Amino acid sequence: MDAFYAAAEQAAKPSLRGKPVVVGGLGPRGVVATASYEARRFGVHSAMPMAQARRLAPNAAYLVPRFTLYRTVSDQVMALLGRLSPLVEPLSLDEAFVDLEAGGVAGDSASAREIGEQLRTAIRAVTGLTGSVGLAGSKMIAKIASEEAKPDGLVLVEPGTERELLAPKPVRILPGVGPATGDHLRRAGMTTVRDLADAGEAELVRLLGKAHGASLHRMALGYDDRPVVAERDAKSVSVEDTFDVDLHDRVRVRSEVERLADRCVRRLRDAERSGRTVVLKVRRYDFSTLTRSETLRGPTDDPTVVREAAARLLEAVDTTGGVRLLGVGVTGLADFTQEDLFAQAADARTAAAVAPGTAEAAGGEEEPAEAATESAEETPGQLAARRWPSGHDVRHGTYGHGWVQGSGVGRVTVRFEEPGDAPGRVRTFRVDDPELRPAEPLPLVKDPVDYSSWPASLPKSRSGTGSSGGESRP
DNA sequence: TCTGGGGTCCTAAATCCA
DNA sequence: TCTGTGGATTTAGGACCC
Repeated sequence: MDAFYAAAEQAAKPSLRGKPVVVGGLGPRGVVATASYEARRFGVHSAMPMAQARRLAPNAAYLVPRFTLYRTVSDQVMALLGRLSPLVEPLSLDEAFVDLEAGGVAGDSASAREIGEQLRTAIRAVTGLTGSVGLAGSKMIAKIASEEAKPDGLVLVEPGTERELLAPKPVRILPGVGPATGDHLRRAGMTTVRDLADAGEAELVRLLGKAHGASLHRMALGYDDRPVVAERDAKSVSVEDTFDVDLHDRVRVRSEVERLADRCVRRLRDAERSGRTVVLKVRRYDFSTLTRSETLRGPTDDPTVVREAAARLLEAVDTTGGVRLLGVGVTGLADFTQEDLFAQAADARTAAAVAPGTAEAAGGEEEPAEAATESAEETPGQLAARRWPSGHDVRHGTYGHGWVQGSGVGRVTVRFEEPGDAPGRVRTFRVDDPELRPAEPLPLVKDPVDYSSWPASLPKSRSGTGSSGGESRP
């Protein structure tokens, strides 16, 4: 999908169409998750600190991510992909590989291109958003093709032409080459994929190590036989919070670790898993990050056990100078939860004691982790922002459906418009206006086309073609 | 006013055990 | 009992991805 989060927000909020939109964390330490193409023209891009984005594009609309909306759209797209093949490998909410050969849906370049265009049409009809398609004989090339295709395009790479396509490109386009490896290679005088291919496997192994070097050399030659794998099981579950202001108080640090442990276990249980290794993550004031882990005798999903393990790990960490981020995770996941009667009994006791304080959990991930600050009190403005988060949907008894444009000093400003409308009007209310209620996001397309019999009759397939539609960082 | 959150995979050192 | 060797496992960190 093209600029997925931002595009979804633009579709949901007609007044933002054609305008720069930036989605990401709005706190003092937020970063950009997605910038619309209009915002990218100002130099805003993913992973950029929000403060920098605001300097570059002060007039853009800044919104927090709404994952339930994006997941709904994502499910629609994945369902369409599922009609093409049983082998669909989602990479994220907005990107997936599809093995068209396994689906028997494309036999040659012409039929692959045809099905790709049909898919793009279907995505647009069902979701109202544009997606891009890359067609090739391997995942690596399909992904590169999809990047070249966007926004709103399709690129097919004919088998046999992979090497010449790759040769002149910068090493950074290869999967697994990030900033560190890119630097490493540049210092060795290699900047293009051709340089890597020419260097030979032995040289790359010497530079980067066995696994990385060998696989990179194969990639540079255009070889990639990684299969499309559907339904990969998660291997770890973790939660983390960056604090608006560094934490200095040890007691506060301990209580935050407990909260995180509870949140982590909640996620673990929702996934019906248990885990054996508890990991504590601490990012200090100077951004230095360390992890400490402890492996238990057996897997657990007991909040008390995880909380206590995390607390023990914390004892061994020096936090003088301040803590910027805390995280708690569990790895070594097992499918079943072992029935430990003592643990269960202890859990029942603590659950009763903990429950009243955890009411906020009802908001789920839709609510951005409440921005934790050192001060316990909230200003009226912060209260308003919590009750009426910027960008969220609302319904007013008289004016209908809209979204929060801003709030503060006892007021909330709402723009009344729905997906598919022309841009709507803005009105301001008191934050306690009885006619104003939070609302669920509306579907981005009012009456979606029925794709339940798509694709129609299809040619029998012989050669395989991987496909990927998605957005990635520049 | 620098730098989120959720993951995956790889490496290397320490430790334990047969 | 002492010593050595070779694995598997644990732990910590780093790179990378979206």
